[in-house]
Amino acid sequence: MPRNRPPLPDPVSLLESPPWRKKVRQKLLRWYAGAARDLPWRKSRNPYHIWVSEVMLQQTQVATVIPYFARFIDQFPTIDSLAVADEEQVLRLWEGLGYYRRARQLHRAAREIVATHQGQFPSNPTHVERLPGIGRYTAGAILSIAFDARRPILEANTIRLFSRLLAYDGDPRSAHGQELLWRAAEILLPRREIGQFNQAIMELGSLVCTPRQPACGTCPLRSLCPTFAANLQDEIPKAARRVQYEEIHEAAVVIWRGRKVWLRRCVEGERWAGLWDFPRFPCQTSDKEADAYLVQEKAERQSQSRLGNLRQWTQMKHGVTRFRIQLTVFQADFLQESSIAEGTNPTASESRWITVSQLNELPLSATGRKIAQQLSKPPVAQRKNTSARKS
DNA sequence: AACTCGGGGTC
DNA sequence: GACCCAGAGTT
Repeated sequence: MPRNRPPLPDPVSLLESPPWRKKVRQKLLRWYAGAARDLPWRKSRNPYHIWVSEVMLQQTQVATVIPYFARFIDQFPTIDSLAVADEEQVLRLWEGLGYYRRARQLHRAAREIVATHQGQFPSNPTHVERLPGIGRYTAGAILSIAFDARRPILEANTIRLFSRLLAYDGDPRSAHGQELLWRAAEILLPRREIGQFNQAIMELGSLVCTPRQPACGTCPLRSLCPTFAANLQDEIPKAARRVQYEEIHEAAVVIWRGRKVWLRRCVEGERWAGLWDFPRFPCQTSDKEADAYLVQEKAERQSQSRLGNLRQWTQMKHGVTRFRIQLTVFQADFLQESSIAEGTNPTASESRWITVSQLNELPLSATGRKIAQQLSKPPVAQRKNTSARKS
């Protein structure tokens, strides 16, 4: 039996109390003045810098972004320089961050800004939200931080913070929860220092109001927090339903032609669009013999060549979104080009034969890069691996 | 409302 | 392993 607790306050009635809101703002801004981290994108209010950082930070942790941000701004210091760059260059700098659509949309948006806003990042919210890759959160973040516009934000940190601060025990991801929390983000905004306020709520969520074991003891808002009062910080916000992982097996093939290997560019609509990859496809593992046969057939179809000496080389595991992938990497030798009738290869895409050292210049997926790195290891180490096969 | 999209950090 | 991350876009 749960012991009796005082009833939680109604979130809306808290929000409608001006004195409560005023205290939240004051305590928050005072705390932030002394606790703000010195992050690279906080060195200026250059809208372009803020924009790049916000896109990189989508579903990506601060610590991960920092080195990428520095390299990116170094390479593309202005919107114009990004706009004239090749997409491949942009993706190469993004490699390892994931969600590569972000990089392509950032690049496209830069071109749009050059074309329609003379290379100046727009300050009109309608224009900003129309840019590819910029949704309600990112628009609000850029506009408030760079221009001090009075726009709300709602993201992982503030969803958690507001859920607790309002003792909202519903699902913050539901339509109702989102409506309430966006309303909170809006009504809590101060009249000035909007950018500081928005960064402060994220900072507090990130450093103090953490998912597990929040530091309520040092929280500047603890006296205003009904969740802390009820000791419910481990139950609020409600946990997300856990993901159903799916185990799948894939094969990739390193096709050798002399000292070069074959790669294709992933096309629009498939995973890793715009990145280069070795031929890769799902495979079963129930029957090893049939497996090798199918792998060869599919690799031949993709590369439009006849292959020989297919041998299993190495295995790796990796997770992509909800998939747990067991990747078996083969090597094979190019024998001759195969003439496949026009139209029988709907997945045909741009492709190249390139040396292993040239792989450094192409954007690859994480496993693609892992394969490339193993290929450039000393041959001794490779022979050691391949000799592990049955003799 | 429920997917998809990646990769790494963290306990 | 399971959970989480300064979300956007599509179905």
